[in-house]
Amino acid sequence: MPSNAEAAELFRSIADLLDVMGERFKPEAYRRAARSIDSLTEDLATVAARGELRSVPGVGGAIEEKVREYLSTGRIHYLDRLQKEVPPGVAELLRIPGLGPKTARRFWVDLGLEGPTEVLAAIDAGRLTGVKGFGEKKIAQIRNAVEAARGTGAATRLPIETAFPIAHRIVRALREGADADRVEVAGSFRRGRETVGDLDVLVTSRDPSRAFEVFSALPEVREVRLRGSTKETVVLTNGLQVDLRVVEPESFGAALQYFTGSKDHNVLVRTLAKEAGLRVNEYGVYRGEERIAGATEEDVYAALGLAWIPPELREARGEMEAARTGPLPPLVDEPSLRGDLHVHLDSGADAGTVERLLTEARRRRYAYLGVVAAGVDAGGQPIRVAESALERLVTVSTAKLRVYRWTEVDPAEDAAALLPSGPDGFVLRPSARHRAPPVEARPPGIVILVAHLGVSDPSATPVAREWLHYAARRGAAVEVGPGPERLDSTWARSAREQGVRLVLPTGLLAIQDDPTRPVALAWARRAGAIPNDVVNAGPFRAS
DNA sequence: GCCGTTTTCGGCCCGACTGTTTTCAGTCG
Repeated sequence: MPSNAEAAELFRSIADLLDVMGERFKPEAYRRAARSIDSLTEDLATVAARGELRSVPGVGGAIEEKVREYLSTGRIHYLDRLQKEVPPGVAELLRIPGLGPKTARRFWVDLGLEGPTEVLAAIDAGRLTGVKGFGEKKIAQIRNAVEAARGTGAATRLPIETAFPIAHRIVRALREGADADRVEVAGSFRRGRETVGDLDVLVTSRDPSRAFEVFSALPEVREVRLRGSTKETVVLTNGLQVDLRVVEPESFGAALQYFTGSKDHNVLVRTLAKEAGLRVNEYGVYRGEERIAGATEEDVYAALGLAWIPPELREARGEMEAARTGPLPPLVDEPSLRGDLHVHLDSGADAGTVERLLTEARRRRYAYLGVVAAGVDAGGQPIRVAESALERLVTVSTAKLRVYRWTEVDPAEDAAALLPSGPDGFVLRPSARHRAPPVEARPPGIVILVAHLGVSDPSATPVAREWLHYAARRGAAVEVGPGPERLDSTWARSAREQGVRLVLPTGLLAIQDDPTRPVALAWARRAGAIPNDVVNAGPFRAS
């Protein structure tokens, strides 16, 4: 069965092969189309059926045709042809860090080396020694890279929730130890993408060498890969690459804008600047030699006639056009969260747990809590609830902090449980077993959240789509956030497009550096959600 | 191969770092 992910992968393969063939601009065109296809919220087949493939950014006539061919036959002839011309090992060379298309092509065309194994053999045989462009260091570097790539395979991206505590430890260390005034993690981390390939850390510091020292000395650092006067690259023990850049305060906004990306967004920014006779780089916005902006991101965007664009929206999906006409609608943010509607008090919860929960809820000025007080878990077993903790929580329910009781149900197993019997609402826990939601089971006037909707397994996708439709018809909300059982930003965007409201977990009982709340917020923001789109970002009343 | 509120043709972001170079090419982000 065709999938968007597979189509994108095929176009990336085409791009790699064209790279090796020495094409200049086509590879980037295919990659851009692949990125667009990856971020679609609909199936390509659906878009194709409406005849709207050309409206996907980066898809023109030639790629549209290839998409149609893929959808009807599962293959792309053009790719088959390229694969016959380029040996598979040559494309493999491209994926080795430090080896690019030029080197891969030289190995293949000039030296007849058709893959990593042959390259290693050639190095061992001394065949590269004395070849123009290959000095001693370069050869050693290639050998190391090829050998390292053998063990690990393709570079993997880390889930943002895994990178989150690491990023925060780095930021703290730099703030405290390096005399750094401003410290920000830019890149896809700042855009709140689901996964990050590396971390880009920007600092301003009166003492750059001190910043590099502190950075290199972090306990997680496995090796320092390169160090210049403004930039240092290290690799952590878990394989994550982290770049630290020291920038001048008057350029901080420009650098932050530049390194936050995305690539496609920045291309649009630079193109717009060019049209206005300006130049943008990581140091600022320039008219001729004169810097007219750079200290803050707001200045940079303003100099181009744009409203500031939240990082989560910088994906070249129409945000530039929106920012031209005025300020963007304020996205949901931390202060707009007014409560948590999906709290679990597991069997270990005690009076201390309740106190921590209440203290944190009051500190954040939350107005309500929805606590799961009964129900069944994914295995159909009754959920174990700490009764005394629950009682304690319900008794402190006041007008200022209202506590609601929820029943969590697996709707297929227990449709009868959906009849009203005291609780204030239901948390649905759809299991992968049902092909369709229980359309008629929802009693009127009862609040429903669709949570625990696992979509990490691609085979669950059709089920999840049905649940979104269900939510759209029934006015239910869906839970967005990190973890295998919540929806990511692409799903959140899909939900919004169908008029489905979101509910965000807030990590009330979380420990330091917990990613739950910030990541859930980032994903809702990537979906363009304003407070009105989020159930727990406003007043709430169970009916 | 894509794209257009200066373009349907002629562009396509731009600077740091590294290594191998007598002034630059390749890679990366």
